Amino acid sequence: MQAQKDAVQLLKHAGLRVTPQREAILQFLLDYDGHATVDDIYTSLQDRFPSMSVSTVYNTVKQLSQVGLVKEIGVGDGASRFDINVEPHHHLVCTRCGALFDFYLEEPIHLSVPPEAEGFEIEDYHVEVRGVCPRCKKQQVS
Amino acid sequence: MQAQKDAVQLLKHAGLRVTPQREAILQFLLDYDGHATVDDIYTSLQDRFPSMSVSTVYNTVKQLSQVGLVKEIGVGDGASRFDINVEPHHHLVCTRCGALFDFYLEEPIHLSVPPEAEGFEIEDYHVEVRGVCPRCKKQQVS
DNA sequence: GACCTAGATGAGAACGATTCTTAAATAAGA
DNA sequence: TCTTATTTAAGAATCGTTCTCATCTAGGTC
Ligand SMILES: [Mn+2]
Ligand SMILES: [Mn+2]
Ligand SMILES: [Zn+2]
Ligand SMILES: [Zn+2]
Repeated sequence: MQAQKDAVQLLKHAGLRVTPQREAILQFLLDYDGHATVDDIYTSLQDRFPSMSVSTVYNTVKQLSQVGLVKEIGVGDGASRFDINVEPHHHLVCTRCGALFDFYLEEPIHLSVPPEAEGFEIEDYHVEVRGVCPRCKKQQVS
Repeated sequence: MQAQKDAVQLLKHAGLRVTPQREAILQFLLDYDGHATVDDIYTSLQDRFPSMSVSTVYNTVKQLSQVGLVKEIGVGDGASRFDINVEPHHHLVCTRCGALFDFYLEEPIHLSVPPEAEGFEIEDYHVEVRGVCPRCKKQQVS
């Protein structure tokens, strides 16, 4: 009767087969405080799963995305990041080091679809705020 | 005394050397109605510059970005796109076909920087609205 | 518990976008 | 015209991701 989420239960409820690799990947994301890349996941699980293929990590995060257990975040260059926080939220991105911070909009954005896109069906939106994180500001050459 | 912008003048004012390739690339972006990829530029200029290298296109758009003549837009997967519209604006992205539409926010977003990111220096932000464009909606299997 | 099979895994090849390297060419100032 | 710092072209290299396919296994059935 544990309070925290259990990777196995989440997988079962999502209708995904429970494999040791999937359980470990999902558990890693549940425990990880941040926005992990495929490589973060892969290298972190090397000890426990020395033979796990990077393909398996890709396959798994794709499936987890499809069933809504994680959300993929692509911030321009570099690797995709995977967010266990699936509530609608947005990100501050450091243009120096790539660090990502969550933030929530105080009120939803108000936009009007332009005439050329009349009839565009909005699914969701993501605000990417770029700037310099506190850490990088300190290390500035000034 | 032409009213439209002249690629050569823009390059000079930006302090960039004027080469035929740069002029052609910038002019292409000025004329192009949309958000071109490196490949769009490259293939469109093949006739006039059969020997131009794709590296030259990459080099050029990078420099144009650095001096603020174009803006790079990365929408997750696939190739970066280059926008001659450098006014602050945002995009609707079709999740089916990748089409991009400009839009402008009626009022700037209101956000509060979370405590973990205290001191984050905001440079700019970009809203990416995902959904289905009118064209793709019509072609839907329903 | 043994059996079956759709689905998952692992290894590496393949791919597409981008960056890097280097020799040759050239823009632009003197 | 001369000079030199920049730019270009070509291809190799890199990086993230997808694909292929032989092998393995989770989980349902008897
Ligand atoms: Mn997040
Ligand atoms: Mn635009
Ligand atoms: Zn930073
Ligand atoms: Zn579309």
